[in-house]
Amino acid sequence: MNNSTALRTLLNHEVRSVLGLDESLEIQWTVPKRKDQGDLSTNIAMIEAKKRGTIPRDLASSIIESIDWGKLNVERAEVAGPGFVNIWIAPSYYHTIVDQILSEKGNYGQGEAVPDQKILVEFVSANPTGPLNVVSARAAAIGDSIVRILRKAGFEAVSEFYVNDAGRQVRRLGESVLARAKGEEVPEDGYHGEDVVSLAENLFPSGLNGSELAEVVGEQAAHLNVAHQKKVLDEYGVSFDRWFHESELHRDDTPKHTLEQLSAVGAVYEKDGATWFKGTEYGDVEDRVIITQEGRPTYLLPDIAYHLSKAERGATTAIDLLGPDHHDYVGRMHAALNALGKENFLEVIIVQQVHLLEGGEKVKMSKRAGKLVTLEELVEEVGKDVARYFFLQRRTSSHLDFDLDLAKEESERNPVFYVQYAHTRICGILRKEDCPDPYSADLSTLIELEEIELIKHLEQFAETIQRAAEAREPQRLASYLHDLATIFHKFYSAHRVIGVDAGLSAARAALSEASRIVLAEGLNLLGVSAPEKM
RNA sequence: GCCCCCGUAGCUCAGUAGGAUAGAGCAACGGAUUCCUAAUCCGUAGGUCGCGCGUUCGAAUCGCGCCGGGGGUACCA
Repeated sequence: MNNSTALRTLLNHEVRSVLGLDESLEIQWTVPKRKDQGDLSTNIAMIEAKKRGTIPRDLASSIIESIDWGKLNVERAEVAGPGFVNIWIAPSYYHTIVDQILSEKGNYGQGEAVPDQKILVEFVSANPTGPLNVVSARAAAIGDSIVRILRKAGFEAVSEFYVNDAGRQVRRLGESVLARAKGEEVPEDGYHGEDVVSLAENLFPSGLNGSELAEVVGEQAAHLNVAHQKKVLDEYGVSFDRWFHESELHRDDTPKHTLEQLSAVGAVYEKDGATWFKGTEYGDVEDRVIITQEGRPTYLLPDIAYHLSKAERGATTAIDLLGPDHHDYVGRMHAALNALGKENFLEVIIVQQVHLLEGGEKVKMSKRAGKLVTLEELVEEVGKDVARYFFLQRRTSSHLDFDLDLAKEESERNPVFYVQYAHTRICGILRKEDCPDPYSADLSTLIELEEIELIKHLEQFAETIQRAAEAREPQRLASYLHDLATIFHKFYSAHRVIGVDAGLSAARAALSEASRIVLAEGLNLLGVSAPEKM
């Protein structure tokens, strides 16, 4: 248990005994926005007063009068506003936070292991028919960061990329490649990108012999595409625990078993020569075809099979990050899982669109014409750190304007550098010859406003991780780190670490080192580097 | 038509387990560096949190109804 949690446990114990509450009732302690509202505040008196029909401020007063605050490290407690209980905590408590960070280092903020659960996060899962686009880039940054944050929060989490290597699009890819190899027009419903030209060149360096089959060529091309996607993602700092191929399902006839399971619960019927899933009985807006008139399964059936396989492989929760063009998919997959008794198994996060801006104008992209900005190009243009940070600053569900000009600018205008610079700055201090050893400092001299403010923010790290993990929202961590950088920069401007009294100097070096540890770990959770020099 | 997302400062957006006087970056203006990297800091200015009603001691946050913008609505994946 960390010191922050320990303090709250003690506070809660006292408050519960005063109010006669049992242990199951949550008591909220929040850090007020304003300094004159104390270091921590609780609204428990307002909530309990309502239940009891008493006056909130009176109840708050009785809480304050009944607790021996001194033994809790609380210097002052008062009633405020409509009935808040605000408390001021002694600096000595904050010093223990710095101690804790220095002893735990990168492990600081690690949540306790959550038992009996495993979260499988599936993201990107782009078709093997071409390069990764900017929405995939966004999904990759977010998905990878969610996995890292979940693990930090104590959850067991694994990442997975689903490769649709068995659908008709692979054949279409093969046809497109063959057309390019022959120097013919690519079919209307084929793939028109430049990448298909190089696929043709790679697969047929000395031309065609006329016996090539579109299916086979498609498989070969898809294989090359997947290998390339993997390489690009790797350079982007995103690796998957597993690349799950749709063909694996077909090899084991899994979709057939899934159909039998659906039949067994009475969720399918025949109509117009096709087999339908009764989505409407399980929450979807319409029924869906799962076997076509030609007897071919639609994508839905293997997808259901794939989601069942996630559960069979031990996942207790599946999180899917889907692109904006797939959101009508959500209802049918939930319905299918409901039908099979897997309610609440799947969580879907829609990764919204990305608009690239250059010179204030939207960069025109067209999939049909093969004019796409790829993940690879984006990383070449702006670098991995900038790309990932830009994606992680914003809510996943918001449309994102990605300002390429700002992203390319290596200046103070670029927010990524602001956070990285705080880390670099600390490294600069700690690297100095006359910098004292941060690990043997007496911290009791840390009493300045900017010092305590900094520690208070460091204290919030674990809670930020928990919230970001539970909400699946990495942007909360990005915001936190930006604030931490600001607070550190303020501390730096107000006080000197080196060149003051030796004891104080060591204490400030310790505080700087603690800040560095949290910045480095936080950036790591975003997949952004924490440079020692810039 | 139906479904999903968004609407907060001039621009891009945070803020959503309901909390007290709504924040940041950029853009504008004015300051700070004999000293640990000024990729920084301080200050000024900038708001009917799309609109209305409701729930609540308390709403940017929850509910309902509108308005505006974007996306999706295949026996493709």
